[in-house]
Amino acid sequence: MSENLPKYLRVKQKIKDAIKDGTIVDKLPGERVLAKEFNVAYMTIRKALNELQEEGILHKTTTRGTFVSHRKMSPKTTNNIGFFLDSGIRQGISSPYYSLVFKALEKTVKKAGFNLLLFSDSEDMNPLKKQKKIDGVIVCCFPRLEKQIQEIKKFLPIVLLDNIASDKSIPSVTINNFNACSESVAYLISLGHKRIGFISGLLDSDVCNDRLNGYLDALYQHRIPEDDSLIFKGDYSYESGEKAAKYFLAMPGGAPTAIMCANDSMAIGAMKVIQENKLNIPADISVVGFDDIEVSARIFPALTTSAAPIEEIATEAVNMLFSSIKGTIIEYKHVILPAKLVIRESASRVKN
Amino acid sequence: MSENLPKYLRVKQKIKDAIKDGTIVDKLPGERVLAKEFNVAYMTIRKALNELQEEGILHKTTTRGTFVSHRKMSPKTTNNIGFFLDSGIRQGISSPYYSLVFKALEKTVKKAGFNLLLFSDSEDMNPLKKQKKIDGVIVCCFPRLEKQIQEIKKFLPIVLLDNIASDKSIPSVTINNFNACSESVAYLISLGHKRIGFISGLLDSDVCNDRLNGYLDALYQHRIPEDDSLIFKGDYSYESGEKAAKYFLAMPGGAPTAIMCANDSMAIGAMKVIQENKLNIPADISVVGFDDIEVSARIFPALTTSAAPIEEIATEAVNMLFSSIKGTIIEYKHVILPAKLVIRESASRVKN
DNA sequence: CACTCTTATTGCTATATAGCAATTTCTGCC
DNA sequence: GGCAGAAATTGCTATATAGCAATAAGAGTG
Repeated sequence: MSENLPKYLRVKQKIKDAIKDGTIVDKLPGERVLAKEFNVAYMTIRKALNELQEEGILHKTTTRGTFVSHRKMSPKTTNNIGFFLDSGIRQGISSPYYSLVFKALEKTVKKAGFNLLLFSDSEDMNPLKKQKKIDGVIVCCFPRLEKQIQEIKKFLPIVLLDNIASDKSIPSVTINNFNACSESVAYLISLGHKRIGFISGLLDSDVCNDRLNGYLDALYQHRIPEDDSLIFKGDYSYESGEKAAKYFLAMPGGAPTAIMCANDSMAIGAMKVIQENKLNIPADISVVGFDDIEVSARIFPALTTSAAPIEEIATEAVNMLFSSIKGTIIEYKHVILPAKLVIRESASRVKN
Repeated sequence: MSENLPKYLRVKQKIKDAIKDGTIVDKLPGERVLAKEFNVAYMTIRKALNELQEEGILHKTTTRGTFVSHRKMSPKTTNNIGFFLDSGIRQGISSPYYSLVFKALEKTVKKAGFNLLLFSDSEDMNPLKKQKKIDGVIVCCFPRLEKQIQEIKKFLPIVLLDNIASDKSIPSVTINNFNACSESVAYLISLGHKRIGFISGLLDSDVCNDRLNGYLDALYQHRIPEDDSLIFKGDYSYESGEKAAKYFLAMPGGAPTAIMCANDSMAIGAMKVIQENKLNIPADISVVGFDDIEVSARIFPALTTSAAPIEEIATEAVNMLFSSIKGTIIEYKHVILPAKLVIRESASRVKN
């Protein structure tokens, strides 16, 4: 339980808590006394107190002591919220999915009188460090930035989107990728499909692995043997969807009768290749996507896909972030929302 | 000489000076080395360095070292730029076109050490008024907000995108919609098309009217009589593209052999309907779009469309805004960039 | 030449301690 | 009670030192 947090930060939190629950009201004991009380070195307690002073929670006067700053609204809030999007994410903020997320976040945040700031054009999270212009940040990134998240978390309220950090103390909002994918594949199976291809994303995140595992789970549930040659490793791009389709169409044993795609972009790419080969969707091959991006309903044939409840995701994430900003402890809170299968025209009963 | 200043402050000043006169350029020696050099304790030099870091003069990275932060920003700036997107614009920031613009703007702005703030979720520009959090704003809106722009302009640097205000003193960056559309239609004519339908956007902005006029101009240039029944008033949405296609396909005189669309979304909507009617694109009907949104190259068949030079637009707009922020007068400057016709698969020679 | 293992460097945390200057509090005297 | 002087308290500066985690650089190794 003794977290890996530096001591002074833990002390700092304890003092914050003590102020909140009224244990400390006005004047704090002297630094030397506090050090004894918390059983840390003098310089350690000083570091904690100094940071609290920086934050405007305490104020100190030499020879008089340290006091709680009783100001209602801390004038420190910038009323800005940051949105950090991993630069490794395809197309960045112009990605059809994340632009929807961004839009929903802005809407939610605006309701509370806040503005939304975008951080998507950097390799790391350094721009967030020492950032005095935001009160908190919603982060969408790959596990590779996890260490940086830990750091940011120390001084900036943070909520994760889509991926869950292995440090489970950071609050997060995700969708149930496993269930959604499993459901989609089960749907295909219910249409009589047995040879079902899967186009995965980059397998470097929970999101991707969950979707793959959902696919595998559905096969397992219906006693369809797993076949590695039916799994194509994509990278979420249209191109990889095209590549995957070419691969499937060229399979010696014949193409699968259905293809499950880990996102809509790859589904669209795959559909293009299938159609270019004069095959009919869904009559010859069924295609199912994931994300329900705007265009999916508009192409021919309209794509059957899983829709994430983006508005809900945004609402949850923003609420959690605001709680965190207000100081309410919401560590360890993880919201998992269900995605919903939207049945359109791109999947149908298998030809016999 | 031994001033009464604390040692760490004197050290701090010395470091500042060293940076100013070029003795220190980029990387500083390690903290332990510096301590020796200045003949103070390790913790003392650390205190000096930390304060300099707080002030944004230095930045430190564990295992890499301490570095001078090279940027000379006037301290008055917030280093934030706003992007106002008229809430009347379809899909807002998740619109495939504007999300590309936004992405390009962020990239450009980041290079200058600025952040980008989104204002898209409001009916008017009130959120911009009294806004102390941005140094300038790039605005994308319909003429209906022109009066508000005048007001904002009084206290905030502003650059218009896409639309030109009738008050020509406000700097703007646009593309040559007239030429681009004229060129596209000329291209269709060169493929032998004579009955060319046009799906317009909402005719309440210059952008739209220019595109329509470009279409008409090409017809005129090639002595093809104008036919009002071939002009369908859309609203930039997929749905209106679908409606338009249904309208064209049901025309008593037969459908046009080609359709020019004022944007890609309507083109995609139209294509869907055409394909649902078992017609072939481009063999039966050619379709040309406008914008070159991401998905246009990925659908089947890949859409022939006009691409706006989005990176250039962003660069121009941001540069102009920065000039304006710095006080350089750039009123009356209007940059008009050419769009480029991207020929793909959705248009071909007319059937005879 | 590529790869692995080791070593060195770096900033960060933490502890212990000492003296300073300013102020408050206590003490004793009248 | 009033007041001067001593003592205690307070936060601040400064030093010295030790170990940590992460990374970069170097040294071997195949």
